[in-house]
Amino acid sequence: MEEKIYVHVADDHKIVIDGIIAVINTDNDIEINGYSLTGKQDTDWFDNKDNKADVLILDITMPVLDGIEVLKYFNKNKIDQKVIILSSYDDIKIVQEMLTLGCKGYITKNNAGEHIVEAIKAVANGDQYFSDDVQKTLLKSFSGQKVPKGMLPNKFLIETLTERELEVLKLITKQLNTPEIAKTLNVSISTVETHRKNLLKKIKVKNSVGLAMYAVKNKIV
Amino acid sequence: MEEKIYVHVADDHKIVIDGIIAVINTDNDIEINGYSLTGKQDTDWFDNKDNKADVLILDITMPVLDGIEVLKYFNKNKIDQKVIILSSYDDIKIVQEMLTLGCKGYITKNNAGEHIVEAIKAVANGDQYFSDDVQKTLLKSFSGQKVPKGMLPNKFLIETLTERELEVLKLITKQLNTPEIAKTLNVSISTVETHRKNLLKKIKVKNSVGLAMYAVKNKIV
DNA sequence: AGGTTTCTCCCTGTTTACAGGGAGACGTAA
DNA sequence: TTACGTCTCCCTGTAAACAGGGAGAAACCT
Repeated sequence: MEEKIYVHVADDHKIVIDGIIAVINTDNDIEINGYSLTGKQDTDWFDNKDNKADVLILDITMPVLDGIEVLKYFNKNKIDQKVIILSSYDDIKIVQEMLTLGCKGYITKNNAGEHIVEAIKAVANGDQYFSDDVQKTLLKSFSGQKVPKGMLPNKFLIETLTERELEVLKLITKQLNTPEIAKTLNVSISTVETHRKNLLKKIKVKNSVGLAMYAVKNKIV
Repeated sequence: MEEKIYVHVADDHKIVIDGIIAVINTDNDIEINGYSLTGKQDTDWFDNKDNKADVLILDITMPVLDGIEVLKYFNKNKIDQKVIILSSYDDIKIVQEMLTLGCKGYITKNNAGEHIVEAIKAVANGDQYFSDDVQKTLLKSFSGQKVPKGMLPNKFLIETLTERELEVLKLITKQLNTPEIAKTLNVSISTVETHRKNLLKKIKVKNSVGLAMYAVKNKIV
């Protein structure tokens, strides 16, 4: 271990960043070379070609640009950045979405302290790393299913929502009804009803309340 | 400043606790004398008469017993504990509920790092402390209203929900419709519709989605 | 004893949501 | 070119939500 591992941290809560720094400083192989408080700050940081990090610790819930968008940004711009998601949630859908988007590790804030150092080392070394609770969540979702080839399925188990559907979903959570949404998006009521129908099918919920709860759970709002 | 200030921390995310400890350790007047990862752990800790803290840093979102329940526990058992809420949210309703329940300070995780030390010292000294964003939120809610006597109103600005209304609200968030709720509660559809109507009025939202969002925001579900 | 709250139930309506189907226009990837 | 996905719009219905009102029974506080 002669080479240092450089780590960038993105989390909207400064206190969390302070915690990560405090934990990481106990290890001599790893060094923090900056942090970001929003997803936008983060992508801006990586936009600068002088800035490089072996591993990015990334929170999902952030203002301006959330973790999902940051990963999408990396994919879109063909940036091969190793990312460890640090999240409060080990919801299977979120974990799988993150994996699909190419993150190399996923640890929850609950037991981040103990494992964050080994997670960083594993991912920097080209391996994957998932904290115990996340592993359990993943295994649970696999039980009864055919085991994927490599280690994890490179496919959404949830159907992905289109941009338009996401827009409609967001407006639903704002308590707009179908006519109001139609007016806002400048489309016909029929169109909005179609989107709503497709949302109900994809997300597998009964009604708009289910859609709203899904949106909250998945940090869409 | 000859006397040390002893602080207890309750947050379900160990990494947040690590962060707080890291920040507080920079100050010689304050000392952490323990932490809890759930509300239950926290009340258990204070149940032991050997355990005392000048200030409790309390997260709202915790499993087993959340911050609200912890404050209620203190009130019920006539424990005069100084509490600073450390929350991700500066929603006016939550802030006011916490104040009503007797917390002495409220800071958000966004700018906790810079202000947590002064918050602790202020509260330990018998003062109140609110971070800038929380102050703004409070002021905004007061504008246009008569200014309260002391500094803050000792009354809910939201109408309280009855037990039955809470039950209905919870079932709504579970995506049950009115007939299903009626069956579940063994009352007529008319009754459930009345409850729903009263909920919409009290909470001042347009539809069931609004009710669900309110329930989430206020940790009812 | 009178007032208040809560829970219960009913009435009359209008509006919206939900269910299921089809179908054309466009762009993109195989 | 074909096939697929996305977005758009329409049709026919039924079920549910929303809006506004009244009203009785029981429990509680003063």
